[in-house]
Amino acid sequence: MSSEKDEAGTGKPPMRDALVAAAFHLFLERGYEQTTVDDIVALAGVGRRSFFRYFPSKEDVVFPDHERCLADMTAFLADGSDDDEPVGRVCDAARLVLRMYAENPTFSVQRYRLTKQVPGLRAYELSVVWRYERALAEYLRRRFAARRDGTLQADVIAAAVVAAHNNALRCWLRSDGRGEASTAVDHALAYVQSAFGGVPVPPVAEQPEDVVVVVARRGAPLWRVVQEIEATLGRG
Amino acid sequence: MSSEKDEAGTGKPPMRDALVAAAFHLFLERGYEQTTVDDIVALAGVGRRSFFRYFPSKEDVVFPDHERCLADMTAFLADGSDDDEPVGRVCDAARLVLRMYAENPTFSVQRYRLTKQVPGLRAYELSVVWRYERALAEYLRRRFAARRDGTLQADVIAAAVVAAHNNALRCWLRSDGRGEASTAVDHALAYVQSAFGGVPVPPVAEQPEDVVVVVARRGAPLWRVVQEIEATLGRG
DNA sequence: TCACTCATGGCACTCAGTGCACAACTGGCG
DNA sequence: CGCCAGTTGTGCACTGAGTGCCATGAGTGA
Repeated sequence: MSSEKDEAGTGKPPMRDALVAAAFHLFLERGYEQTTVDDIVALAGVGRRSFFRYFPSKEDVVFPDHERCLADMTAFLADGSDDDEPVGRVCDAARLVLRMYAENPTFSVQRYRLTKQVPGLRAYELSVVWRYERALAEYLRRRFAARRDGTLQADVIAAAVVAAHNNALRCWLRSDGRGEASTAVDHALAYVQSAFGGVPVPPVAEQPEDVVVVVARRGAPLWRVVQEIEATLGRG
Repeated sequence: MSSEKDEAGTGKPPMRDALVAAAFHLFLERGYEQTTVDDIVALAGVGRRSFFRYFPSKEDVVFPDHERCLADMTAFLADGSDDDEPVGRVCDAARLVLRMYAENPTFSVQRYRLTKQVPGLRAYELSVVWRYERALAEYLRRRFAARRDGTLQADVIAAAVVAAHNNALRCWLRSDGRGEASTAVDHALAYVQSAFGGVPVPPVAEQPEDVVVVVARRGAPLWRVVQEIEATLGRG
């Protein structure tokens, strides 16, 4: 409730909410593509031109709060100190997105059903998710600046975190928002942290020593182990 | 002239190529958004209606070969046997995409510059990449069906593979297609495999007997280290 | 020659999105 | 009170993507 107040210069016009409500009413009733912007503004009782004053496109009305959430995430990542563990930090950042979804379960579920069956909305959602992923990756790139392959690791870990988050989120959305979303996300993110949070190459690469330790799993293809050793030994 | 026979519904009329050529000529000359479909068909000397017969949207003309590549990838994944290692298989599948880019370096670089500065094209590219990622994830889901958290691992690994591939690909594209693209991609994919390499459950502590630890002195000859690992892994 | 198919193209239409100008309301300021 | 900004909502005309429908013309087989 109190979270819907205005902030940072963005006033809270009731018109915006009215447009979102009218849009979703029609989208759920007759489908997204069968609803024109004229239909929405007619139901909301406002002029057509006003719609595009609040939403740059018809798709934006489906994701009215992602812009704010993205700003929250970037602020959260900018606030962190250099002491906290990078992978854990981006996992916490991902939890911010989950919280936004969990704040309005019914709305989130409705939107999920909508985006699932409208290709155009799925494409739009991808661009939204991509911006989250870029925010995480940029943060990790800064933190990994000293590492060899820092940007690669940053991109991969950011993608893995987003994928894990989305996997758990969609699982929760598919269950109509029942149950606790955070536990599934915690589990998913723990998997990512177990894969990247541990001790692969970075510690060795950061402080070269006389001894190289390689941990390999039984069954892992030999050539891949060799590749890793080659990279660790400095590649020549 | 040559064997331009239709295969699986994907015909190759010269008109399609003419439209792509005309489109890119104009896109590079005056920009994507400053070029209308009418401009393209006028330059190609064909009717406007024919454009949309070959390309469902204006954006599709920028990615004329991804549909075929996606089909190749799904076929490649469907062909594999149950013996090959799943993560290695999806890495090889990703290399198919790289090969498509590397086949036409100049075209790929031009398209990269275009998509980098046109938001609409970036969004479209995301939807393309998403379909590749889904193909990989679906394959891994099948292979991981028996695992606990199989779908989670499948989604995360697919995302990591795609991110690693794209990181290396973009690095190559930024260098104007100079150098060998495959080495950068191999290196990036090796990183992903080192994090996820064929292991059922990530936590190492649960199955310590499956882990092999090798300690080597820096400067030790590589072949000697490999010999040691080979022996320890039991003829990998 | 006829019938049939198929690729092409012309035409009109819907609808998203934009630029521009105008009206209504607001809050000073003389 | 009249005058003057600034903001917000609206109406209108326009561009351009994408679609449905139908005409045309070339090729093919009988």
